[in-house]
Order: sequence, then C-alpha cells, then structure tokens
Amino acid sequence: MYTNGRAQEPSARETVYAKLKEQILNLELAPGTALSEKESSLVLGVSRTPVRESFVRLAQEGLVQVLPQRGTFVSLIDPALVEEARFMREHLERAVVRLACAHFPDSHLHALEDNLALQLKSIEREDDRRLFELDEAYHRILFEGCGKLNTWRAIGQMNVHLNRSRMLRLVADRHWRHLYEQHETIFRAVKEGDADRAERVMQEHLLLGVRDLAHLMDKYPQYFISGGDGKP
Amino acid sequence: MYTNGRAQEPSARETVYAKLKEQILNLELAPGTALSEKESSLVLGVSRTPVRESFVRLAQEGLVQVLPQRGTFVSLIDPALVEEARFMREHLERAVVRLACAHFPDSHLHALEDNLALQLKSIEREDDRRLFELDEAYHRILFEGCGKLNTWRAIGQMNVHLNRSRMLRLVADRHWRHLYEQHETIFRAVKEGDADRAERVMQEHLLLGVRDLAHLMDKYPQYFISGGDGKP
DNA sequence: GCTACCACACTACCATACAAGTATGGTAGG
DNA sequence: CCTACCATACTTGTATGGTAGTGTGGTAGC
Repeated sequence: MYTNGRAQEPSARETVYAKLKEQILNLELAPGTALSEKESSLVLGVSRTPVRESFVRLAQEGLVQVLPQRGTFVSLIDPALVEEARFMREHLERAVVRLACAHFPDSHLHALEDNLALQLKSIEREDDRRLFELDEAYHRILFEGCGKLNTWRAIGQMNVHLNRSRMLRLVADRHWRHLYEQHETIFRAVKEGDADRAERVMQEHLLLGVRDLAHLMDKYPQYFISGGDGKP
Repeated sequence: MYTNGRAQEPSARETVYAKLKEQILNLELAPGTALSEKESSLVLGVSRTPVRESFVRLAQEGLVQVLPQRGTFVSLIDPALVEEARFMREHLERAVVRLACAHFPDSHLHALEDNLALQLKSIEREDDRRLFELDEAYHRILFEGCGKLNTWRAIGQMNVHLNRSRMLRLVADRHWRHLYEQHETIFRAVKEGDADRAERVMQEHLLLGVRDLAHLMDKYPQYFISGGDGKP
C-alpha cells in the first residue's frame, strides 16, 4: 500500500530550490548577482546535481538566467513583467471578489478575519516581512474560498516579479495602514455581498503595488532591465 | 563580446523537453502512461541527465508526476484545472480584446488576417493539427498586439491542460466552422473597435473549449482524475 | 489453499568525472 | 604604449556509477 504518511523529509533538490527562491524574493540575492552551481553546492553542502536541477526550475520561472558556459545570474527585474503581473491580478481578482460576494464559505470568511487580526499585530510590531506573508495569504484565501486555488498558483509565477518590486518598495516606503484598510474594506464588502464595492477597492488595492515603480527604477537602476537587452 | 549569433544548436535537454512535451500534448503519450529516465534516455539516444532535467521541468508544469523511488507518470487530466484555465482565459482575453478594440497595431491586424486565411485552408484540408496551431497563434497575436505577450505565456502553463482536453475532443467532434466564424467575428470587431461585441463573442468562444467535458470524462474515464486522489 | 516472508528487478536520487565553451590576465612582438 | 595571442581558471552540459526506497513474484511454512 501507499506510504501516505507525507512525513518524509524533503529532498535535497526541494530544500535547495526553496532556499534559493526565498533568497531571491527577499532580495538577499540581488538582481544581477552571479551564481554558480559549484559555489552553491559548496555553500549548501550538496552536490552539483540538486543545485543544477533547482537552477532549471528557477530559470523556468524567470528568476534566474542561465547562459551556457558563461554563468547563471539572478534575473534583473523586468518592468513589463511587473506591469503585466498587475494586469493579470487586476482582472482575475476583480472576477474572484465578485464570485466571493455571491458565495463565500464561512470557514474562509473566518480565515480572512483571523488574517486581518494578525495583520494588525504585524503592523504594531512593524514586522514588514510578516505583513508581506499575511498579505499573500489573504489573497490566497480569497481564491481558495472561490474554488480557484489553481488560478492563484498560476498567478504566482508572474507574481514573484511583482513581489520583488514590492519588496524593494517596502524598504523605503511605509503604506501599511492604507493596505490594511483596503483589506478590511474588501472583507466587509464580501461579507455583505457588495460586489461593485469589492471590485472597485480591489482594483485600487492592486494599483498600490506598482505605484512609484518609475521612482524605484530611478533609485535602483542596477536592479532593472534597462534598454533593449536585459542581460547583465 | 557576445556571440549573439543565436545560431547554436539546441541543447540535448531542450530537444528532449520539447519532444516529450509535444508527445504529451498530442496524447501520443496518454495520461497515466509510465515513463522512466532510463527508458526515455535509451529511446532518445542521450544520457539520463537531460531526460531527468526535462522531467523536472515537465513536473513543474504539471504535465508529469514524479513519485520518488516509484516512477514518473504522465499526469491525468484534472477537470478542475481545465475549468480554471478557461476561467483565466475568459477574464484575461475579454480584457485584452477590449484593449485591442481601443488600439491595435496594423502589423498585427494584418497578421490576424493572414492567420484567418490559413485557418480556412486548414479546414478545407481537414488538417486539424494545423488548425489547432493556428488557433493558438491567433490568440497569441491578440495578446502580442496589446503588449501582453508575457500574460499569454503565463496563461500557457494552465492552457496545456485545457488543450489536452480540447485535443481529446478534436478526435471525435468537428466544430471547425463555428470556431472559424468566431475568430472572424472577433477580428472584425477589433478592426471596427466594437469592444462590447468583441468581448461577448470571445466569452462564447472560450466556452466552446470546455463544452462536453463531462461527456469526454465519460468516454475516456482512464484519462481523468477520478475521486479524491488522482494518482494512478 | 492461504498467508507471511524474502530475493530481485525496478525506480528516482545524488555524487562524481569528463567534455566543451568562455572570460581573463599575462606576455611576446610590434 | 598598444595589440594579438595563448595558457589557465573558470563556467555549464553531459555521462555514468552507486545508493536507497518500492513493487512484485515466487516460495517456505502453516
């Protein structure tokens, strides 16, 4: 029979992949940074094989760029990708909140409520990393409650690029209150079934993520794709 | 300087990946089929490494399922994934045709026109594979003309699941004329800037892809995920 | 006849060795 | 001083061997 315990330790490839991805999204590995199979394998204490396979996965997500016989680099942030990620989220999340206003399970409504409470706590503690995670979880719950979890996962691939620019913005700007208030407003709209209001606030909410993108590109030009090319 | 020739032969990994993906999408490798690094490496005349790395990529796209120490299998078609792919396309393509009606480059308008002509030819020849490709290209041109090519690529990952079910449908049903007429109508609406009409037809058009899904699940139950599980 | 066990064939996972292309710094020649 | 060349130290790409977990068929014991 199956060993459905699900308790097996994760593979080396999985841990390496998760570690690298986290560091890239955190900007600990800044855009443009040179990686190397060998170096990463030494640092992480595994052989080149799982590192290499992680590079393959990250390359497919557009987070790294592999240039044969030359090197592997953390991708620069592509403003077009950021804008299109916003575009996708705008249209899909507007559709999803409308669904949510028509029908949303109580369990997930409570999950949203709990999530909002934790967001407040994180703001008090000024824990921006944690707030970032809660923000992601909040939107995920919305999709999950509408039976559209796979859609959220598909967005995820584009979303990582949007998130890198949002992370860049977090370090300077503080717009936490506004973000929380929008989440709270959307929650109430869903609860009351006010689809028009929910959709409108969601659209504004997602615009917040790309505001001042030009400003960021000015401040951190080395992190962005510049002209026609884009390779370091 | 860069060797920007772009004329280098593709790597073994790339060719293996493309080959396997094509066969899976064509249903030549039917859902549920058992694969193996060793066997594929023998068939394709390469070592296990590029095959393995292709499996990693395909697994990330959800086209194969790797069970450690047990085997690798072509994924069964998940109806939920098919429906959500349609959901994504519905909302994103509606938004895109609206953009197209507001502004669309002449070059891409001509590309659509040429594409439609080729579609007619394919229908005359009853070349369904070719028509399928042209259908994909048609929608791609729409996104490209609106500067949303990355969005189309992001859809692609979900779209492969939708396409497998569409491919399954093609073998029995013939709805070519209807499909063409909708493409043609959308084209004219874009040309005339009639956004409401374009959006409406696009929505109907995408519903066509999942019609009779239940019927297909009845006819080919072994290709679909059945109950709570989904593993072969 | 039925059950428990065990050897074996098979899988994917990981480590390692070799191959081939690329960037770079030093050096010889002008 | 400047340029062309070349050895060398990198890089990723590919092949292969060993390891550990898994399914299966046969067999011994009841």
